Amino acid sequence: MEELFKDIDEASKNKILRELEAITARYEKNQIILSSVKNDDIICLIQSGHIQVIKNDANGNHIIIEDLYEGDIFGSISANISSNDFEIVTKEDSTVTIIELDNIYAYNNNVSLYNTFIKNLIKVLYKKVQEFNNRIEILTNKTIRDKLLAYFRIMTKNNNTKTIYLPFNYSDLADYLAINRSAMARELKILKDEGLIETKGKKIKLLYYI
Amino acid sequence: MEELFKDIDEASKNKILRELEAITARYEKNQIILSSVKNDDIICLIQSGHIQVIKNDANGNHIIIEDLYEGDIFGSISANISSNDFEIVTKEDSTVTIIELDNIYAYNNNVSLYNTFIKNLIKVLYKKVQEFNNRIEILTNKTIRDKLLAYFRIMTKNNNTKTIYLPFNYSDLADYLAINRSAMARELKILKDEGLIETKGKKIKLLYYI
DNA sequence: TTAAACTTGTTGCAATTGCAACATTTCAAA
DNA sequence: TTTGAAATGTTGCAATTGCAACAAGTTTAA
Repeated sequence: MEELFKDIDEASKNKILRELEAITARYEKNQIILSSVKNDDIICLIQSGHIQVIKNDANGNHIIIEDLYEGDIFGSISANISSNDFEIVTKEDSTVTIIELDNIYAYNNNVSLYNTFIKNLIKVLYKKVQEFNNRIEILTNKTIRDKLLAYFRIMTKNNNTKTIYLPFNYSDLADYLAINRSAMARELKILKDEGLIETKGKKIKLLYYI
Repeated sequence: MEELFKDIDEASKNKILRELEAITARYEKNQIILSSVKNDDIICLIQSGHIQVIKNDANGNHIIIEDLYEGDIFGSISANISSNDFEIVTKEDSTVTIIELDNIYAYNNNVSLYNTFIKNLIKVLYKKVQEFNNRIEILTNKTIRDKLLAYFRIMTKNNNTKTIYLPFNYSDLADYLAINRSAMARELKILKDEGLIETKGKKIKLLYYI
């Protein structure tokens, strides 16, 4: 689950975090934690909970930039764009560990433990790039239909199944795809009427060849 | 410029690339090089030239996913989405070095040279995540106007200037923002008429407070 | 249990955008 | 320098989407 400390036992993990001067904080549900996140280059690791990075724009749009769970990371990444209101919000009680990148760079202890950590970090960052790439692939579609189909495709790509369990509700899905909720509902109805999908709550079954 | 080998001299760079079994290839201008890129986890480093990652969809849309120059990296990242036509195209004669991530992970030579390389890699990946985040920030805007303004904001964020030199032509800019070219031209005209911007070729001057 | 809050479904209408077509300008190769 | 190709500008029209408003269903907390 927690890829950043894969193959590292609990004691060693704590040792590394101590040596990197990592700070761990707990936040209650529905708290805005942006203020805690400094503007330096940092990596925030979610030890537990559920967190969203949100963009609120001048038109009242509420966009989900990232939807994050245990083991996921986020950074100063999302917090440095001043003109829009970015928020990092806990959706559940959450624990976050903040590591400054400079401390990682400065670390010059060549133990194999550290090597494991650093390789894990590369894997995590690489995975993040891939996820963002998927996100871009979805968002670059021009129509709502194509955004939905791209989202379905990516959600089923890894697991070899034609059934998707939405990780959030339909309102949030619209925010995630950066489209209007009711326009999305309209398009989902069309997809159902055409026999391309079936839905039951947050379960979506694809009836077409993928 | 080339951050992946920052603080590493030419001889050491070649040594690392040899030990990682990296493959370097040259491509002429306007060549599609996707076929060369295997589906494994790889990092492709652009040693020289200009390369674009392109998505062509069923509706004939031509989207620029990434616009890359010397020192930039790309990966298997963009090549593993089967339903759409992804292309990696050289816009100029280019040299690309391909490194397999597994070879990086397997490397267990704890020399300081390798540590420098691995830390550079983390920086490069972190920067890539930030760039993709900017991209997502632009694409999640609903209107063409807001996409343009977000693009302008990000283009001026680092350099403290109100003048932007477009890195590509207006047709490509539309492809990059995933919007229709003529609709974009229409909106740019409105921005000009409102006195918010001035353009002269690929130079755009912002006349509003940023 | 009940009421309030939130989520989902639906629809008409207005605003935005995509698309196509064509004119004009700029660029690049012969 | 010439000429064809590519890029840019412009516009009407159709399609898509956003928005608002409201009904119906579901969840949450008192």
